[in-house]
Amino acid sequence: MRKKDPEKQEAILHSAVRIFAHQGYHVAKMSKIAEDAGVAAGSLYLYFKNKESLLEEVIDATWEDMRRRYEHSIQAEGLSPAQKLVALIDIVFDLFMDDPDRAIIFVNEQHHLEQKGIVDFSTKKEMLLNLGAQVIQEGVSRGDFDPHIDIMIFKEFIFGGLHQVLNLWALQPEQVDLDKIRKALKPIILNSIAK
Amino acid sequence: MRKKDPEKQEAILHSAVRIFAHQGYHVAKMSKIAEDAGVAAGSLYLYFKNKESLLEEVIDATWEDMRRRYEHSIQAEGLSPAQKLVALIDIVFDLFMDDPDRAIIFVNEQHHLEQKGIVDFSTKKEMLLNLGAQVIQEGVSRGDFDPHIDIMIFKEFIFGGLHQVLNLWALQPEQVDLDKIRKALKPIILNSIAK
DNA sequence: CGCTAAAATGAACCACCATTCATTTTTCTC
DNA sequence: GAGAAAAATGAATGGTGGTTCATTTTAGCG
Repeated sequence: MRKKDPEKQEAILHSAVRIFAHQGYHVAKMSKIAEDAGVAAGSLYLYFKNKESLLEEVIDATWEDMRRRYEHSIQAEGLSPAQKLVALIDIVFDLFMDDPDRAIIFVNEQHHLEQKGIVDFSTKKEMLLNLGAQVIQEGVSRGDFDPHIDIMIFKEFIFGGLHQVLNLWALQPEQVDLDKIRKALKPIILNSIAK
Repeated sequence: MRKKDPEKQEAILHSAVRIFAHQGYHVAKMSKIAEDAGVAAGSLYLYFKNKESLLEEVIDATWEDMRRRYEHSIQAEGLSPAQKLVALIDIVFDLFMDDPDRAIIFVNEQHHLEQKGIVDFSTKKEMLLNLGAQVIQEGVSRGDFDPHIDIMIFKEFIFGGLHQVLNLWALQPEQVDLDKIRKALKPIILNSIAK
């Protein structure tokens, strides 16, 4: 009577993360993931239902990670809206810093699951974006931020900008120090919303 | 002795644009493109070498369009750096306004060709981004823009932000007026770089 | 009007890849 | 140590979809 090997499951996930991040979901081959993990192709299906489940596992875990980071950072007392905005930015940077491959998959590949109607991340996304909206609204109320700002557009714009810059960095993380980028972007973002 | 029908070629391109934009390159099926264009699947290969050539045709045409728009707008005399920056933003907005599907393909799908080493758009991208860099450098020199700005990071950030917002708009163009978004974004961008 | 050559067709072909499964190996329990 | 059951294997299977091609149709030319 054998038991599944947790280390083997981790190896498969680790290989999947690397290959999904570098090649994209569609181009990534199950046979390559198996090879990279050092298991037979058939073994993948002992630990994961199918290719999509593999991707879902990675993304769900990152949503959970994201949620925990938010809880720890934004709830801190005594922060001004600008400091909260900076804290939100730091969450995204830290996500990329800690695991660039997972972060890349998180921002680039989850639409594959959504497109097939397998999962619906909109609730999670809404919650996350609402948090950002609250911060901006608070800043506007206190007179720290420009009251004419369109919060919806601003959120998407900042998200897209961070996405683009961090994506480029993740492709060649050794080229530019992430903290340098972080320092360069914070004033740009704070300026853009300043009153 | 028959001749190829230019209208048929346009129909195929038109269908390809719509389907590539809405489903993405990988998920898009040649059989669906043929069906949508009202031709047999085999006919596609009379007008285009293969699936990749179809995509390349769309993107090349959009690069050409982009180049022409740049020539017409940025070369205008008497513009301040801020006005030039605004003109660059307008080019991107106009591209999406005029043909959302083509614009979406242009920003989302060209990495498929690059990934396979079929084409190299880096020269074109460099030229485009250098133009933006020149505008920012001019603004810094004149004291209009923040001298501490990291031009490279700023460019990517703005591109990514515009990309994200315009992508969302293109998915549901009837939901929000594009000019409203344009008006909302311009001050955000100009503020972000202001001295 | 006849002939030629190219367009057009759409099923067949072929390659690819996710997933399955018959068989072997291994581990856990008694 | 034997037996049972699950892991593990990796080639086979089946499905998908890009591309080809044998045949038919059509249009352009003389």
